Amino acid sequence: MIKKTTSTKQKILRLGEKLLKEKGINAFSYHDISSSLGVKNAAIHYHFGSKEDLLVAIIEDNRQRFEHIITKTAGNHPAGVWDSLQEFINIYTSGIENNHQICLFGSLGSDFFTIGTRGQENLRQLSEKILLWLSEILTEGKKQGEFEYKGKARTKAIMICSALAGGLQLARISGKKDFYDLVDQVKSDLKPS
Amino acid sequence: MIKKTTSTKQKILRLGEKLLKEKGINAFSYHDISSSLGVKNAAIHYHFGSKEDLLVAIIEDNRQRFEHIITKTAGNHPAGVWDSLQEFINIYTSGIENNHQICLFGSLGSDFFTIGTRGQENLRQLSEKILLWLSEILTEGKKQGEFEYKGKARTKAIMICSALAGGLQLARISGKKDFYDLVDQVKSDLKPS
DNA sequence: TTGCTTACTTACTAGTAAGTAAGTATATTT
DNA sequence: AAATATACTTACTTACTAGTAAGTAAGCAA
Repeated sequence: MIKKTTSTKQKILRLGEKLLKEKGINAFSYHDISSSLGVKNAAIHYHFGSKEDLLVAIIEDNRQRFEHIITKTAGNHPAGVWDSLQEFINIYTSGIENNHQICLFGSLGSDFFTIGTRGQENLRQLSEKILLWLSEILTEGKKQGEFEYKGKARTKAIMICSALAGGLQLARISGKKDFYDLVDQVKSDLKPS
Repeated sequence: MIKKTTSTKQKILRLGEKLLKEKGINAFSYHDISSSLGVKNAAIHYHFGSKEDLLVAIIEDNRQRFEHIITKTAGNHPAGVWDSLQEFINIYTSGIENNHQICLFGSLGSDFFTIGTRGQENLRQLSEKILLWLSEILTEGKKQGEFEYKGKARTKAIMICSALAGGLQLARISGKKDFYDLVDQVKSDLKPS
């Protein structure tokens, strides 16, 4: 136990991410963060020079957590492609259970042309990383006879990512149940017949 | 030829929709519209009392265009389930080719908790209408042996809608090609083996 | 103990947001 | 010809936006 208190910087980062995934980058303000944390606007600027700096830090934070999942599943990955897929899906289901939060791609995909080039570039890199990882799992799963699907692994990966991202958004409109049905369908579509 | 000039109201509506699908409801302002059309902010308020009024009108306009597609395909629908599906997909592909516009559900799903209750309710009604129509086509296509899929028609409809909505957003990040691959995959997944 | 760094606050700026009240030119109705 | 309605503009308000400059208290380092 090195640290028991969360630093203000960490709190800003966490709250920023929460607001990003709940309301979108253009619908929350520095004031929303500062008033909620009991600090002043300038404190945010001290840690994150601009809103884009905060955004880039949030994306980077997500990237690190994704990297952690990769590492965690990397060892047993040839033996547990279903587990790896489930770990990935859990990112989305934990979002919906946490105040209907959508994923980074859903949130920033919508606002893509309103964020700066650094945010866009970081997001692009993260998307490639995720798509590559998912493709590898799909390829591996097919080889093992655990997964069955038509077409290229990358295309199937895009399909799954898009369905999950879009599903979270649709679920806000039409209800959570639709999202859970979608997840079941995604998995069932992968099962060998 | 009854009308040859587009009214200011129509122009506001069209531009509002364009901005909504390009930047999101919270990233465009009345000034963006008024300056582009060469009118004043108050002219927008004259036609649409509030931003939510404008949003509701945009949703309503989309609903009418969807209704038109339904009517158009209704006649030959038992005979052309693939055509009906393609008409639906065309809504999305025309969006991506028109300045990377995303769909209404993608845009407003992200910003759902920042729009008023009237916008939310109208969107909900439209989503149910679309999901129902798509479910019917999927059921009909399966009966005819034109489509093959696992699970319930509604779940498959949710899957397709989510994949297309999310796909448009992902395509902004990772490129158009990914979206066209996705569309091919959606269609290929429906083909009987 | 002097000096430097960290983590802020106070007080402010310039710009932008949606929205409104009152006025006006033009067209339509009575 | 007078009254009314339509489609705006002018001029403004209130509230909020990200961002900054300057100051400060506490802790650590030489």
